[in-house]
Amino acid sequence: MTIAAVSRKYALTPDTLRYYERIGLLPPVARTSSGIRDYREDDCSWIEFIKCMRSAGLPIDFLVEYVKLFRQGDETLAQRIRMLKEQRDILAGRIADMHTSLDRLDMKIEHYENMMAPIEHEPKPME
Amino acid sequence: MTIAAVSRKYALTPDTLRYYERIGLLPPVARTSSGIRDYREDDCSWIEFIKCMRSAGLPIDFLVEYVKLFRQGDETLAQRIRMLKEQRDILAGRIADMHTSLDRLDMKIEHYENMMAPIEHEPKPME
DNA sequence: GCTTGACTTGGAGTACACTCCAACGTTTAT
DNA sequence: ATAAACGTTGGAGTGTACTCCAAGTCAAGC
Repeated sequence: MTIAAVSRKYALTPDTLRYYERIGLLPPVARTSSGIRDYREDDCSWIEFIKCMRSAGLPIDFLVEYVKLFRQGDETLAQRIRMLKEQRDILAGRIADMHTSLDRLDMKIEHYENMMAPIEHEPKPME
Repeated sequence: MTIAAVSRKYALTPDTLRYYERIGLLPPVARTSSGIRDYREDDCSWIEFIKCMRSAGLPIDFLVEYVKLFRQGDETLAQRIRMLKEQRDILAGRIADMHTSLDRLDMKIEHYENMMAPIEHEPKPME
């Protein structure tokens, strides 16, 4: 799979894909004999995982470290679990905070709509 | 209330408070005769609201526009409601996405813990 | 065999959101 | 009344995460 194809598939620019690989956010991708990246299944799985985690706001440092440990093999498993759990809790906390903000936004909207009501009051049909 | 007091109260640096005011994320704050900011109740409400919305990831542009419209008075109410609803939906979507990521993280953790289990298996007392 | 278009690299540039600083004025405690 | 602490401004600097670019390589179609 060429970089262009992967780019389309995951809506990440080729520049971003190369950038991610450069900083170690993705493991090095296999190359053709002439040096062109040839993305495999595994690479795609990583990209999807990384994209998902990045969109959730997990820090790049963490993910770089995670990728590094993963590539070191099974003896890093316990450490990776600890790291994942830590990030899981942080993420859960952020979701909770965002929910608080959402509720507040909803309250504000409701409040404003009540203010509007007397003006744009269109009597609804009884049924 | 001085800028230092507000800074402590909301855990925003004085620099950030001045920056927010400069870009219009906060309405201009009243000053003493010698030009020193004197934050009032209203200012604090704004700061708290803005802090909450920023922490939820609402864009600064949006909030600047919102503050601007608010200061223009009631004739902008309908527009503000539309804007709030739009942001509400975007936020709800982001929360949903983050929940997907959270679930995925949980699955990964569970999967890894199952891999660990045979190794660190400590037989639990029957009760 | 030559153009066209996709790929490569290293490095520079950009956008966002602060964050820091110098140079100066004001307030407060001794 | 003077030092220390806090406030002001405009502007420069920082960190993050890309994003763009020049200069060059490579493969495919005509």
